[in-house]
Amino acid sequence: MRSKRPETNFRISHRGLSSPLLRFTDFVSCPLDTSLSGLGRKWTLAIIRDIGLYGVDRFSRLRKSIPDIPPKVLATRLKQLEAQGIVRKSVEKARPPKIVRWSLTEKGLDALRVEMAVAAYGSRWYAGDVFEDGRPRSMREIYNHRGIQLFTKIL
Amino acid sequence: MRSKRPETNFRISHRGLSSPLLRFTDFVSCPLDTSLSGLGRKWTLAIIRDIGLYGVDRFSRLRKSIPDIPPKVLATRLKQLEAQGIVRKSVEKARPPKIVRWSLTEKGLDALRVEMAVAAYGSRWYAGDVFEDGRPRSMREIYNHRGIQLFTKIL
DNA sequence: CCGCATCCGGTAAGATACTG
DNA sequence: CAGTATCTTACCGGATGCGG
Repeated sequence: MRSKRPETNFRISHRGLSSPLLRFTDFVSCPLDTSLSGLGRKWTLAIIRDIGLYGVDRFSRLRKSIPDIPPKVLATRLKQLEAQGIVRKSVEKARPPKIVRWSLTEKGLDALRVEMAVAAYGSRWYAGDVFEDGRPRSMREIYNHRGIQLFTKIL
Repeated sequence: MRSKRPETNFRISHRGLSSPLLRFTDFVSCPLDTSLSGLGRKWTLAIIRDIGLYGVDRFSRLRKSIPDIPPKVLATRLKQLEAQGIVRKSVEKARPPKIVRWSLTEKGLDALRVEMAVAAYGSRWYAGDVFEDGRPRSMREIYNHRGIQLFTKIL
């Protein structure tokens, strides 16, 4: 999308903040945009979540776990994610019905950290929809120790 | 999108991991999906980034900082983000050319944390496109102390 | 000029049926 | 079971217009 920064240049200009938020200002292209080109299309994060977090590894199971996705879109996304090295498939030739299993690569597992940040945002700002009691929750309340570990490895 | 979990139920089923990643299994709806309904549309994260991180506060400046966005889409997104309480606008009536300034609300600033996770992913896996020397970088290398603080408040 | 609104063509997504 | 094929629809992208 965008490779040049605006002239205003890496500063928070409101609420009194004025120190630069980013240490490296010499991005060739924005790392947000590059990520979004791989993860930003519709249904992509839901697919990675269901494979990686819930262990849904079959095409037909994914259709059930993501009820509104059209099979064409699911097939397209899986192909794109495979090409990106985010998911990998293993085919088991059982004559008529061939069994295909999908799993996450290391890069795909890493994308789960992004998803946890997105989900944490939802738990804070859409608690009314997310939780039965409607109370916002922090990540520490949602994820157990292993989840927190996975997440903090971002740093 | 999806409000029911699949029967496989919150377990990582590959690479030997078997402990549940999520502590709360009683989501009414998935916090990832709720977040994506607000942040998932095209250009949304770029707009929030340029307002919040770069201080771009005018319609025309946003058009320059996000060169490929059509003005219609920008206007639509700003309206949607305002309705969600993520951005807010202040109109300054300077007769003929009315000046509209956009800024982030608290909810919008919180969305920057999500973006930092997305950008960190990009810095790890698309370093060849992002950095001149092509070397992947961790968040600690990209963000300064204030950025890290902002980010770790997720926990 | 600035902040949009309108129109219009293209492409991606949705619905359904079907096949190896 | 794991996807294609086909068709329709919704959204995006690009150009242009227009009132302050």
